[in-house]
Amino acid sequence: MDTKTFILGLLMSRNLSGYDIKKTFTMSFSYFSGLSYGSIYPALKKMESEELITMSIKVQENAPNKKIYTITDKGRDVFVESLKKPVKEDKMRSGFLSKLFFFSEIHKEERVELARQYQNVVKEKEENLKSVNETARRTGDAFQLINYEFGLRFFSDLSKNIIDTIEKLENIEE
Amino acid sequence: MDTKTFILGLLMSRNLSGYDIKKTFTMSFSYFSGLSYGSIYPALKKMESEELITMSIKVQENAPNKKIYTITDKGRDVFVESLKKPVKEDKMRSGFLSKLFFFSEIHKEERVELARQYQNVVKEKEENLKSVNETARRTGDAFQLINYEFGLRFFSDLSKNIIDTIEKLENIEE
DNA sequence: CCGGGCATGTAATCTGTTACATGATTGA
DNA sequence: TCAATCATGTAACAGATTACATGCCCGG
Repeated sequence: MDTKTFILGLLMSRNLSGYDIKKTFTMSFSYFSGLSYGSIYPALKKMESEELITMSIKVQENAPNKKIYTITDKGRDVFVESLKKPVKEDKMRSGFLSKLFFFSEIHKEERVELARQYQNVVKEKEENLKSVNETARRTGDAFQLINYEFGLRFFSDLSKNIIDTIEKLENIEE
Repeated sequence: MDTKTFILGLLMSRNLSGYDIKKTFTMSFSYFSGLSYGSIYPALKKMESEELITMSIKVQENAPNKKIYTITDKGRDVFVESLKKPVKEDKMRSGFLSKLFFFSEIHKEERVELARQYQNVVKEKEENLKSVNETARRTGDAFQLINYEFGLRFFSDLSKNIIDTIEKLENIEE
């Protein structure tokens, strides 16, 4: 799903600023997507010019003013239509698997060390998902819950896969 | 792992042309990485100018001549050093999970349909891995075998996760 | 007083894909 | 004859990241 569609999706249920959108990305779906300000703000501007969203300024006293974006009827139509379109292939690039492929070039300790490090990276992501979404779980709808459970299981499976991989790496002598 | 490092890795054990490299990418690790000619050829040129690889022309009679690239000692050093560096986070963007998050916006049949379609996409990738690597399995070393087994299990786990997700989607009424 | 969070935004850069151009050979 | 495979390459474009710029408020 592209940036614009994703943002429209978020605006379907709530009015948000660019800053809010970034926070949502970081908190709720950093495990299957992600965006930076450098792509969010320009996207919002473009979508406004395309009349998919409208902007209004929320004056704040103890913080800078916010630009709150609201989805238009046209925007809703565009979003629902793109949601119905066939899913695109998952794009994944695994740094660890790329390295593993060439593990014959380094020593055993280094191989095991890299695998353990990967294990920790995954564990951190998993724990991040667990902690952050415990709240989002209560606020999200049925599908967001399914999404969350998909993520939990995904990481659980991945962790087991890594554990077995580490074991195999430990059983291969130099 | 970036393009240049990946290509260097391939050249560690064999001398290859840009065309060969593309084929290797398509056949052996399309499931965790991938590259197109538009990035391979420029990378080779740049690496040659950086003295990481050298080029020689292989004259062929029944096919166009090939530019065969060979890794230099400097290239080997650079590759091994980057292999030892910490693994980077997996970058994954799941089109399906992005959609699932917003499934409240579409009808039940459409939701199930999209999930089934995702299931097929994954199944195709899995079968591609199974068929293609049955040969690469015999030719690859111990680590490439581990890599392969990691991939098989990854897809097997993912498929089960999808099956359960579909079941959940079927049990949610409009 | 300083660091961090709030809040918006741009410019440079990077990385990669797609589409195109070229042209020979081979098999159906 | 027509499509596919071999083989190299470029230009245009797309999509995103990073670093920077700005500036106020709040808590320690």
